[in-house]
Amino acid sequence: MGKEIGVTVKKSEDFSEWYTQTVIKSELADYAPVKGLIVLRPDGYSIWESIKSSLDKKFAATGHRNGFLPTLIPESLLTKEKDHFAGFNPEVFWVTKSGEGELGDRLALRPTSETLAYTLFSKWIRSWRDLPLKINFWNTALRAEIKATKPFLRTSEFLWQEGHTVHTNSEEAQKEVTDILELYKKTVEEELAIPVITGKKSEKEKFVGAVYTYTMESLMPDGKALQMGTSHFLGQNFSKPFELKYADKENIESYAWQTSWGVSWRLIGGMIMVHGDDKGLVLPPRVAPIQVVIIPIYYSDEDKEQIEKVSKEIEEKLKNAEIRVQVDNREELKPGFKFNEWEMKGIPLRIEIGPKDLEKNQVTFARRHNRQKDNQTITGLVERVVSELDKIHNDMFSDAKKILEDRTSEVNTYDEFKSELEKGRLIKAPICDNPKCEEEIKEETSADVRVITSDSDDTSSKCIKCSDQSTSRPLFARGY
RNA sequence: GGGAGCGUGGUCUAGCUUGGUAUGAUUCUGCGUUUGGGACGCAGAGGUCGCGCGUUCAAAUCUCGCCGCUCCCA
Repeated sequence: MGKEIGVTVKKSEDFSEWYTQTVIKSELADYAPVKGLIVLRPDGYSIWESIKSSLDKKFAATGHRNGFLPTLIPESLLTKEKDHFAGFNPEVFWVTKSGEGELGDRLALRPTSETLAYTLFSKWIRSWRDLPLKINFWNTALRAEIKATKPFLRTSEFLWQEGHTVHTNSEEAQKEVTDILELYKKTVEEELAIPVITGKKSEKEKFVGAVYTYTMESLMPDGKALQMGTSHFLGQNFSKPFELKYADKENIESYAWQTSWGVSWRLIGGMIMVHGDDKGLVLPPRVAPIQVVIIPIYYSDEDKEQIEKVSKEIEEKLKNAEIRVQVDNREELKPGFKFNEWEMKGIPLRIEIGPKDLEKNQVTFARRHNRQKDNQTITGLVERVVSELDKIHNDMFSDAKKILEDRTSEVNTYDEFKSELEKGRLIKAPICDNPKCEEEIKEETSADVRVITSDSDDTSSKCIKCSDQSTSRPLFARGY
């Protein structure tokens, strides 16, 4: 019976089922009554808040400020930039009525805010002194997902942030694009312990309306790549249709240069997939809603009193050190049940305190990520918890990084490419600049160019598809 | 549901009755002078007059239709 409470499938055997069970049973999220929508429960939202707060600090430090935009966008605005609209149109939700009355202009539920934000920006910007303008919005976006939906990875409404900046010149805007990408990479690696590969998207995969798109990608255990964040150079593609002009020092009106960028709660999905195991979630310590759980173990009332007292003391000390800690003193449950439950919920560090421990003035540490247990003296415990949590983070990151590196292949022929792809690997392969080759590869193998890294120039090989001279050696994979 | 009013540079506006190169202020850019509680001078930039059809040699101005916004009454 106990087995049914936890995750009932192995991560390596039925990854998709494992993922869904882990999300739902660990109580991060639940399905909403509408298809394709999910509800974030407190543990899930807490992780999002950690990510948000880490990003907010970095955004503020680099001169960005937060604002808020409404959810409804008039059709006339959404259609102003043609490529952009054509790209999003298939998945836009439309509001056509208020009560029983028909609306004059249909209103879109924001699939993304470029068109609305830039209409406002053009009002706010008059002169070069108003630039750069750097604004970020924390909100949700709505995109009707036709394909199979999956919590955090593909849902019709998702939490995200979208940053939008306006600059007087192209160089400054392009620097913003790469600065933000670095900021994202740092956040994902340092908070979520997920290693990522950064670089450009191909012409085919870039953001609709952008000049180019930078991305950070990671490889998931099922061999699919996950796009974890994007940063777009918009050039003047939006400033022209939206009349986003400013008077320069010579009083000449010029179109501004723009960027936009975003990460979503997809990051949580990536975190679950990369770190989780057969027992469920494994949370990176810096975003874990509870970092340390204390389990008192006792048989007699005498022990109980003593152990609860010590547990409480340790909890207090850890709290004072700003560690998110909780004593699980539920009396109706045995320790073994609690171990399993907290393991499924992915709490990074468990401290067990029993009578045998107390005799030796020690406690037991049980680490979630590698299941290792050892004894620690109570003296100096706080310091050791702090450094242990750091060590867990570092271990999780380096383990994940090693896996990512081990699962990257380099090939030179299409046959090798296909066989490596079946093994679920990230593949570096030469390709020419004819977009048809990329398209045909995608049609035949459903793998696409995930990221073109900065060291990917290669003009001395043959394209795996057409055998013409290659132009680069990007990373391919099937994607989410 | 009924009624009234208004759409003119980024903003506020004049012009419409009586059709003829769109007014002023502010904002914005540059230079100079100023600088301890919202400065000043000079030079410059900025407008498909909400949209469309019509009348006319000519439409911001006249006719009609549409769109948007505001207010009042229920």
